[in-house]
Amino acid sequence: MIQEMKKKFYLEIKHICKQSGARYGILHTPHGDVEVPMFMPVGTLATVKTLSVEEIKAIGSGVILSNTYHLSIRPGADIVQKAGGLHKFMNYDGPMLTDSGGFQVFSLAANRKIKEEGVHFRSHLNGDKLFFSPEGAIEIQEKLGADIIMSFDECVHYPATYEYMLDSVNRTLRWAERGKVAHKTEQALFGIVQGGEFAELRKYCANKLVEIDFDGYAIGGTSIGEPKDVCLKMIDYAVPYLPVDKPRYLMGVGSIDYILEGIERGMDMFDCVLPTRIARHGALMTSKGRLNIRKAEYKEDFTPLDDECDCYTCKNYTRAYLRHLYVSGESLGQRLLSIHNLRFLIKMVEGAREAIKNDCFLDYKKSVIEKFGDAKGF
RNA sequence: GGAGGAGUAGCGAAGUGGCCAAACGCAGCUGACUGUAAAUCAGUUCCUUCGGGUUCGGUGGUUCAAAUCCGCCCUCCUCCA
Repeated sequence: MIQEMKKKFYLEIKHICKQSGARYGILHTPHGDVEVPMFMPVGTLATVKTLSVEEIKAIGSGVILSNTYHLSIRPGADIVQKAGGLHKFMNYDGPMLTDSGGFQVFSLAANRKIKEEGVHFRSHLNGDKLFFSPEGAIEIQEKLGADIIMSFDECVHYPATYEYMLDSVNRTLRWAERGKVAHKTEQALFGIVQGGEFAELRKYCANKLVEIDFDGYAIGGTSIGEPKDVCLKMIDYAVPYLPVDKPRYLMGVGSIDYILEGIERGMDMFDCVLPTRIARHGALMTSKGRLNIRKAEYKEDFTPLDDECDCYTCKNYTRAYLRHLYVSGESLGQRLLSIHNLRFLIKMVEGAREAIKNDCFLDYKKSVIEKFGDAKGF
């Protein structure tokens, strides 16, 4: 029976790129099958900021994220549950993933205390005392009802000492075990590999998580300000110990080059706020590099953002109009720019999948990066 | 023709003897943003060989010192005729 239920969620590897070793596959979920590698837009508060569900779907996204910490504070997990779960609450019928709140241990570090039993937070909204335990994070995520839920971990600040990281990894492992024991539903549960830049800790953490046995494995503690080579090492140190037949998720990675590096290293899933956040700040990813729509040079530029892009924005609007909307503070501007950046990244990953199928991923990676130029940031 | 008011950096607008190369806002420009406390944040916008040099409608004064005080001129606004 349990086998039967688990079958709703599994990864089917279809092809391994002969040139690179990158994987192409189908991730089967209760809300549909999606291809990997994939980029997953982040919708922290049960909304990918500024976008309607129709727009999210039109972009071609596979899975979208939401967040345990934030939703549990507002509107509250019970309300989402009463609504019939996240999918119904936000009217999205595609696969979803909720992060456990482990990232908030990092991003809201000023307002929290880490203990063995869990993490005590002060609400960033009103100062309320909050407590997140590994069991509690699972329980909340079960109420939210995403297809994939995450172990509660500590996303450790970079750089950290070996001693701190060792303690933290052991705690994260105990939390992973506790979360696994508490987990009651058929939602897929992923473990998160921590260990910072230390090879033996990444290996240790990965091996222990695999012993506990999860439905998928994430690499965490990445994209938090470490140099690029360190991030790549973090992946390299963990991947060899992850099972081939389970999905691998590189957390928080969303720049073009990092995604491609991750795919090359055998990662399947990526998420990041970068495309949506920078879009709201007027920065666009285009096939020719980074573009800042604020610039006066676009005032009378009646061409699309990116003439190689097939997104709704590029098909229908000009730079001059988008600049006008952005500069005027019109919300449509943020929306159209978010649509573009997400579509750009998702299309970039679509191209990666095709390249993997054709055993030429390394060529693809090289051509994308060369075309994008070495515009800083991505 | 008479009475009153106003002219400050690209624009708006503070400042009304020294701490003023001149607040602040806008506009412009440049960065940043990576499991979202983010429609946010940081820097920058007279010239410069970085020592300094030239600014506050124009001009001439007063003063150790003027965007700030005084004379004249120019321009604009309001009201009266």
